[in-house]
Amino acid sequence: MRILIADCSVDYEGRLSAHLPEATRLIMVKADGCVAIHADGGAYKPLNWMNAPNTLIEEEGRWIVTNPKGEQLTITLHEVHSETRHELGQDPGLEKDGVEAQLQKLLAERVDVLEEGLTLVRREYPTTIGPVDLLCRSSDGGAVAVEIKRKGGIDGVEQLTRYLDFLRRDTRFESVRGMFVALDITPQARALASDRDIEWQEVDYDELRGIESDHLKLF
Amino acid sequence: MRILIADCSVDYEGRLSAHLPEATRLIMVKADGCVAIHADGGAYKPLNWMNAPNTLIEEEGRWIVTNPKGEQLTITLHEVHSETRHELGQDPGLEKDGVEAQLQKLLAERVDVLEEGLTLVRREYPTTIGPVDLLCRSSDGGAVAVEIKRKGGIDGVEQLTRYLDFLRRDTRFESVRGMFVALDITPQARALASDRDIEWQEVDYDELRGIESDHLKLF
DNA sequence: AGTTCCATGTCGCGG
DNA sequence: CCGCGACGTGGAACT
Repeated sequence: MRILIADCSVDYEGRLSAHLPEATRLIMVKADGCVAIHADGGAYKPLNWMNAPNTLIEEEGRWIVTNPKGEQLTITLHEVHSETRHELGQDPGLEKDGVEAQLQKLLAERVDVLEEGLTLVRREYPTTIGPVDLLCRSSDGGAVAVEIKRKGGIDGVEQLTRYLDFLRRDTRFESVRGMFVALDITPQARALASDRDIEWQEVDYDELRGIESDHLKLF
Repeated sequence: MRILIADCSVDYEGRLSAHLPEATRLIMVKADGCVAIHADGGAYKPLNWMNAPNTLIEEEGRWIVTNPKGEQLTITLHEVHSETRHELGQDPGLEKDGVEAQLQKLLAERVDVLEEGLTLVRREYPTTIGPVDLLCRSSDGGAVAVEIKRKGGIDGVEQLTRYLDFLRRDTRFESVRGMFVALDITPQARALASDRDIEWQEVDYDELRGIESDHLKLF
């Protein structure tokens, strides 16, 4: 990601025509090429923007952003106050609706629901390519990486496979099993998981919540 | 404006529950107090945000943003890579020409697109209950009142009907036809218009823009 | 303040 | 790729 603080004026020609007079603003260029121009207020919506995909041509004191639909954003840079670049990497993404996060939380508290004798090592165990939802230890001492999804599709199995690749290179672990857990798992995902010796398991959300509240009542 | 680049995890509790696992992200705090958390891709919309007004409490390694509606955003800062502040000042704001206004303008310049031989009398022709978008004259000399909408619904037909009532009481007009024009017209609006002998017509915005630019090229 | 409608809406899902 | 609906829609105009 690239961040500029600059005095600039902006023109947009596309679905409508718009113009921004000269002022100091923040210009954000993301890794996917999208551009956003922010003022120091007014919620999260930028004053002007161009979504990916688009091409950015940098001339002296002028940026021209064009997209395949023929929309064009022209940024005239009068003075650049600062310019920085940062490597952010891929984002694991938002867990929405609370369902996935809630599910992860519930299961983290009761991993033995998934397998007798299973204990939690860490939630969101970090790897170089992102955090594993749950890292556990089975009763025989082996590690178990658990990937949790609301809807279990092929992509989830692929994700868990990548984590397993990395975890298995870590010499601290004797062995690492993979477990794919979701409210619903598609037949394709089941087949792929089985083929890769990844266990899969469907869980019932209401039942889990019930187990949790029973658990709370007991103690 | 304050810009942080940091490894963080985020929890939002409010209109829904959402969670962001740990990753490197940009955190933007604007002068009005609104907060936005951006990944390095995915258009201009942040992963998570809190609009002004809200209060920001900074603890060690944890920010808690609360708004009067009781929504809460918790940012756990695992590692801050960079933090900068910039004075941007007040923004003069965006000058734009919106779609509906643009549509009216385009059609005003080329009313013959709607009907052969049609000529413009006036844009925003005033009546006691409000201005008619376009008042035109057809090749046979009769008046034509045009109502333009982006999305043509029943309410638009009702509006045009009221204008026609008033225009038809005006003795200066022999006769007044009504024409309802929109990018899309709902089936209900079409039926109502037809029932009241109001012509309706869907127009294509891009095509109109095309006609306009062709027109400009010719002269 | 509540309501309705527009938006360079954005975004995700299904066909 | 495209149509359709939901959105923490946001925002403005109007009642």
